[in-house]
Amino acid sequence: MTATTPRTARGEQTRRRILEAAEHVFAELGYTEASVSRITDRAGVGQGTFYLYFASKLDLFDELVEDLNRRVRQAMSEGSADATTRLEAERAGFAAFFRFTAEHPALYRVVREAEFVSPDALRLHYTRIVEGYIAGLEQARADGEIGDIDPTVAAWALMGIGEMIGMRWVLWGDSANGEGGGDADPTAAGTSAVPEHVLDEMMRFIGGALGRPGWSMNGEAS
Amino acid sequence: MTATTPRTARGEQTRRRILEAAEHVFAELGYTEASVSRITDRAGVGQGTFYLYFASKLDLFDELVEDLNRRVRQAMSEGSADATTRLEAERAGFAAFFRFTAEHPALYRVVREAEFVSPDALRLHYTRIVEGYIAGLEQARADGEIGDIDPTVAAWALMGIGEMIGMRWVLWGDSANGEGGGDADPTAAGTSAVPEHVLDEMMRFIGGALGRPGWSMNGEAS
Amino acid sequence: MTATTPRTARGEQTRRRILEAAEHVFAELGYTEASVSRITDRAGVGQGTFYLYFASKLDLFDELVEDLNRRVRQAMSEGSADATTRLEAERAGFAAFFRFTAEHPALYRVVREAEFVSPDALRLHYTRIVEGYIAGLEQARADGEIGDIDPTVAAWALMGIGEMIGMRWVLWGDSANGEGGGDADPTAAGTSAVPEHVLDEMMRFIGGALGRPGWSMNGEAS
Amino acid sequence: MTATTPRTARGEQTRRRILEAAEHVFAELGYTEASVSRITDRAGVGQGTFYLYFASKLDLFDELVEDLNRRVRQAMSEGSADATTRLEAERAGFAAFFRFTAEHPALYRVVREAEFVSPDALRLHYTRIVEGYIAGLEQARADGEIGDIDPTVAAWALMGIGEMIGMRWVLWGDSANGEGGGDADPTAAGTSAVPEHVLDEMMRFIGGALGRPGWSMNGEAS
DNA sequence: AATGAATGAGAGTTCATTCAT
DNA sequence: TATGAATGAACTCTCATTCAT
Repeated sequence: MTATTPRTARGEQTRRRILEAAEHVFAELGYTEASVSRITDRAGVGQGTFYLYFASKLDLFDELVEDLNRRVRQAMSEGSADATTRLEAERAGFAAFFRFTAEHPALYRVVREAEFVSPDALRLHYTRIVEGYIAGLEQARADGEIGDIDPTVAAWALMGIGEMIGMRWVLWGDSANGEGGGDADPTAAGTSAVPEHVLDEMMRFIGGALGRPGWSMNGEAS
Repeated sequence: MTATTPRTARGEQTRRRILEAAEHVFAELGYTEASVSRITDRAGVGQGTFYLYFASKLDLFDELVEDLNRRVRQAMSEGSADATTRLEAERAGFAAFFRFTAEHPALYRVVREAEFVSPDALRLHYTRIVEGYIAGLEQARADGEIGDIDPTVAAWALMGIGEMIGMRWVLWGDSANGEGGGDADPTAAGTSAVPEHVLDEMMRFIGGALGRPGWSMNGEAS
Repeated sequence: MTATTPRTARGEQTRRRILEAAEHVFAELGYTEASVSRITDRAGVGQGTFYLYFASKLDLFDELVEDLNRRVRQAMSEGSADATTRLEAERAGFAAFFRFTAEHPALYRVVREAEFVSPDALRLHYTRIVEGYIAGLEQARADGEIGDIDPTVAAWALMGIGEMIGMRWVLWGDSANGEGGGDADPTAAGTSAVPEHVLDEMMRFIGGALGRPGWSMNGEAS
Repeated sequence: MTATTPRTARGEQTRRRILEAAEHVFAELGYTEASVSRITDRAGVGQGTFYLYFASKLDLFDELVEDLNRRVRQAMSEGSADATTRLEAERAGFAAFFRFTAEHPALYRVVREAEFVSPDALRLHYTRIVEGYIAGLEQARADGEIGDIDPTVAAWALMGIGEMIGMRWVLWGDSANGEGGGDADPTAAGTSAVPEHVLDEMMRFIGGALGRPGWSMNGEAS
């Protein structure tokens, strides 16, 4: 009935254990199939303990989405911090996103199911990421780095590309077709978790879309 | 376990009634929250009747995804039948897709949840649509209509764009932000169910991505 | 609502088909697990047809027990018809009983479950067989063939021996232990469906019980 | 699926209450007709509580058979502990068995239905009892107390006799025919729960079968 | 702070039986 | 005579949540 914020270090630790267990269980089973008892089992705490820190299963869900959202955005901005061009930044950001996806499949799976569980959490999640894109695109446009596109539409399009390519090549893996050539450890820092040539092609696609003449297809100069 | 194919016209009609009710209930509540009894209530049949025609709730789900997939692909190919260029075809196809989404929100909502319900159905759904894109792109490339892009990566990117734009502007609607300017009846034939300028911008994005100089950004002539 | 007696030859045939199917399905699954639809499926008739000939599933059960009871008693009396002594008759009767059990496992399985389904049918079944034993024992006692035993108690004891030995060696088979030596075809006429030495030992047991000096154990004459 | 062993005294008590209620409900209705809700109603606990301690209705069944089997064997061996001859032991054992049957009719009814519910439990039940008989018979034969019979066959025969006599005179009671003469309280210690003369006749039968001349029929002295 | 015990609402599914054709 | 369609009651089982300790 009353989820409290932990008052002691021990309590804080217990709370974190539950949150971590939840990430794994949700990633494995999805929100619906994941039961509170499974989460507490994995966390190694009693079932009643759960309600000491979370008001409900849904509350936990919202917190988890919030948490993952914060972390994926941080990973993306850290990943693209050293980039000098917009396209470089985009590439680095996507690579970080794919790496995060590989490490935290819960992000995908939980978010995809979220529409029926917590629509607001879902919208907030996407919107926040898109806002980052928009800011970057507006800056790039002001700098004359990209063409005269609508940043909002482009941002949602980029979001969609990232989600679908991520689903196809990170979650499903190469086993889904005969492409082969997957990197050995998709979570290793500096790699992208999707085959290099897929990332290449994806960036050519995006480069053309964003209107950098140097990236357009037929070789004619701008 | 004892699902049979209807042997009489009456049976066939009942089966269709259930399928239609299911589409609505799934669209409203998602797979998990939708209960068999809710579906049969809406269909106006007894609960036991359900199991005359479907082996399980999951079986119904698979049939529904299959059905919607067939229909959305047909709508897309019919929508783009009269196009003379690849870009025209792409635009018409997306417009048809958005229209279908507006008319059948179940497609979206059910598919997004499918990952935990019936992963195979999910993959098959996306893969089939993507295959259509790939075929079109390969043809366009052979005809010199588009640049030298990887059709597979591009197809998945296009799929992602359509899904995300559709979610943002068709499912969420304009209420999601202050853009305004929504068409009166998003399902009316000939309209696209997303604001016209969003479709325009989206096609500029895609045109650039696919590498037609005439569509590239910086104002240089084709 | 109204089970009718068949009026045509075709109807009679349908009825028999259902009864035969029921015997097999009951033998395989028992009364509770056997469903009417499974029986009609096996019989190759529609589900509604069932109620043309049987008032209910329970009615069918009673008829089947009655039918099997009639047949097993006939098999036993036919089997022992040529016997010249009571013990010979007993042995031949048991052999026939075991053979019938091997051919019609439904007898056992259905009867064992009958206590909760149709107690009267169960009692009638056992009582009728026991009555046969009693009559034979009384005759034998009058003829001085056996000792001065209580025919009723002895008859129930014999019934129990037959049932348990049948269950152990006919239904469970030799696989239940390492005895081996099972006859090749337990249903072949003239064989007993239980290993010969088991029948031998069983008859030695019964012979002693019934008090025929020649059959008693320690070899001392009467 | 999540059945646990109680960790507190309160839990242990609840578990026992369910087990006891189950014995009564099973005895009254048999396995199939007995529903979990009827059992929990009788136990005075919620339906969900059942699954705290038993994985399924079948699991409970197996535990109950196991429990009854252990107790009936203990009753039999306690009952025959003071016997000085094999026949005395046999008689005391049967009397204990009948008494147990009168007190715990569930044993019979549940076991008879078990063939379709839990065949392994059924076999185990009979086999364990039979093993006790075999051990006793082998000892008696070694001691020269009984004739040269096959202990295995004899043991199963004895099992059958006990089961059938018990069914006829304990479960059905004297009402089944006009014999009369039933003991006042069939569960009173020291009585046998079947009419004395039935036990007498049954033991004469068995005595003859096992081959002690003193027990054979025709009146010759031992 | 922590937890095992307890619960009842609700889920999916089966099935004997009735009925219109 | 024959049948497929239809049904609703009843079943077993799950689970988020509350509570006493």
